[in-house]
Amino acid sequence: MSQQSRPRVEDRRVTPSRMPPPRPENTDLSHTRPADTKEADRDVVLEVQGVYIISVAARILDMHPQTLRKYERLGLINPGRTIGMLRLYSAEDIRKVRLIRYLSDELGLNLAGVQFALAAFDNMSTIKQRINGRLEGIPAAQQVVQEEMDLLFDSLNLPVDR
Amino acid sequence: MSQQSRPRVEDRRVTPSRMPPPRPENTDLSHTRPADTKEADRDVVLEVQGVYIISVAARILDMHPQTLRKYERLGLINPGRTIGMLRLYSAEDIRKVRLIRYLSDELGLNLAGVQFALAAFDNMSTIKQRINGRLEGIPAAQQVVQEEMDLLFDSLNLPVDR
DNA sequence: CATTCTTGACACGACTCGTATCAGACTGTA
DNA sequence: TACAGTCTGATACGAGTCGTGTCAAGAATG
Repeated sequence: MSQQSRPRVEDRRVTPSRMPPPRPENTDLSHTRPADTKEADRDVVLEVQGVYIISVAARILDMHPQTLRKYERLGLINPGRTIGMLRLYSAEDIRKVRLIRYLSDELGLNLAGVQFALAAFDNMSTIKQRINGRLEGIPAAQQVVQEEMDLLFDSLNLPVDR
Repeated sequence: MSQQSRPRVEDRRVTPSRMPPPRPENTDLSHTRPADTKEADRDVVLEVQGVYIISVAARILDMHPQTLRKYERLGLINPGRTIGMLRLYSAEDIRKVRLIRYLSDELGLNLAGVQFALAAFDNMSTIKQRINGRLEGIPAAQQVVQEEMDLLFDSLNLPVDR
């Protein structure tokens, strides 16, 4: 029989730089504010705690700079930039790269899978917060949701970090 | 590592007993293959809706039987078995394979990513039900969770099916 | 000014994935 | 009982993916 040549994916070359699959991405529940920036004090924009250019970030992570650039090209991370366009990796960015590396190295996901997983995490976090907000007046219910959603996160076997 | 001397077994005609395939009886089936043959004769027992042997399932899905076997080996699917160890694919199995194919072909996940995604779906479904159960007495909260969890599922861009 | 960054392109080795093929075992019918 | 037909696991292979490395030419940094 042999129904060979099923149109394996590769005809979806839509973007010049070969993105994985065209991530639907219409689903962005996030305007999730990580709220990590300890605003106030500190001498301003440039010296915020831990911000590294790519060479330093690569050294910290023990990864190749090209790998970090590729991650960015694929939309997995989105480091800030100097006025002169140099990438600036925050502690949050570093953490995210570590998560990516875990998903890739330990769980064996390809980058499309990483993309999917990251989106799923974000959406889960968002939903959890939304539920919590909407259950403001029902602490008992909040408690339940809190517990169960934590369980859900645990079930994903993520490194303790993010 | 690929093209080494292939063992070219050309003359093992009469090698006797081979290890019989491992374990049976996982699934209690009192019926046999439904769609394989013309089936015009006997009014087939069982109200079991569609159960197909691998060749039929492969034809339905337009996929190679080996691909289905590989999916099973990786734990992505778990079709039932006849007493004689033949795989039996239910409608549910078929649906799951379609989901796998979507994740693979459309989203570009590799099989590790598919595994991860499937587990995540399962866990999300489970948690949703658990929450719902624990909020039995608080319909308002149930409603909230229902809505938000549906939103979460939607955000994953799955085909309408599963 | 010398460094170090930027982008883009291309190449490599190792790995993944769907599929092809094999020998042997099983099933149902003639 | 003999015989197709299809099953089984094992193995192989082409094509694709991924991280990494290197190159060039130019811009930003200090």
